[in-house]
Amino acid sequence: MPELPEVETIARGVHERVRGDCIRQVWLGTHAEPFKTPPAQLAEGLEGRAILAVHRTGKHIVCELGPWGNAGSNGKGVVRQSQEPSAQWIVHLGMTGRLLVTFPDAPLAAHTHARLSLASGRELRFVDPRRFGRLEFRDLDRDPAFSAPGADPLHIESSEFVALFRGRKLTIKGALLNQSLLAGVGNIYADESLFRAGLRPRRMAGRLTKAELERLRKALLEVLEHAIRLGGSSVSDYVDADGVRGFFQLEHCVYLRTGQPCRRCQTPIRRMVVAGRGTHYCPQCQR
DNA sequence: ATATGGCCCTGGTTGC
DNA sequence: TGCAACCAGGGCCATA
Repeated sequence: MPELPEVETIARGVHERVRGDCIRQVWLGTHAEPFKTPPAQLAEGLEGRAILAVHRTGKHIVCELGPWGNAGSNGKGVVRQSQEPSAQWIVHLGMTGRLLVTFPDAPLAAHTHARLSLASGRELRFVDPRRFGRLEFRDLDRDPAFSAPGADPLHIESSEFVALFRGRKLTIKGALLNQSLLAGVGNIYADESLFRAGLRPRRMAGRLTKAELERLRKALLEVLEHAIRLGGSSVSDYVDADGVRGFFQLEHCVYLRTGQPCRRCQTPIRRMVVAGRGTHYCPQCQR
């Protein structure tokens, strides 16, 4: 499932490949997933826009789009990059979503819901078998720019991190997964950061000491940065914008390692359900 | 206000 | 061996 490191990897890849390109034509399948934006409005909004930049916010990919109508184009669809965005295309990959940069004659994957043909001759494709992904269009003349409700775990400061969990009557695992507290942490990195911090997933968030929370913040930061360096975790069918798998799944200490020996103490990894999610931990290392 | 559980989906796994 | 039932899981929404 794409979480912060996977979404960051995809956003960077898409940014490098399509920045300055222009959206010529939009095709949406019968299952085009509207995330507040109906398909017709989505297609109309995207067509003719320049792609100024692509970046990540939480688990969302945000495409900053230039003014409608090729303004600033040099005729090859290449656009000046200093323009202020006039619109945004927001992509959430859900569980199984992919955002791919391909050539038009590349084989069409099953469950391709959107194809954006670009002025450069390439295509941006949104593929999502399970259809938990969402696409949204925002016209910045009318709509507010997209922002995540939660803090970014890569940049949050120590005191701010500690304050997030104060008085919370839910498990630390549940708190980590709550996107309105921290934006971008999903099941893999919740489990992996709790292992690295030595904390049981069922501990109550509001009862953790300052020192424990500081350990957790550092563990989370380290695990996310490490995963980004390795191109994310490919556990189900995650691939980057070029269709290439990540390598961080090889570094997992607990996630999907039920019954296997802990890398630190050899105790078999256990699985339980916390906050409605499969949760993996070492009964020896995590207290 | 805050926390919990059901729901949406399909593909992979499990069980007979 | 083949098929069907089961289940994962992010975010949204209704409910407590």
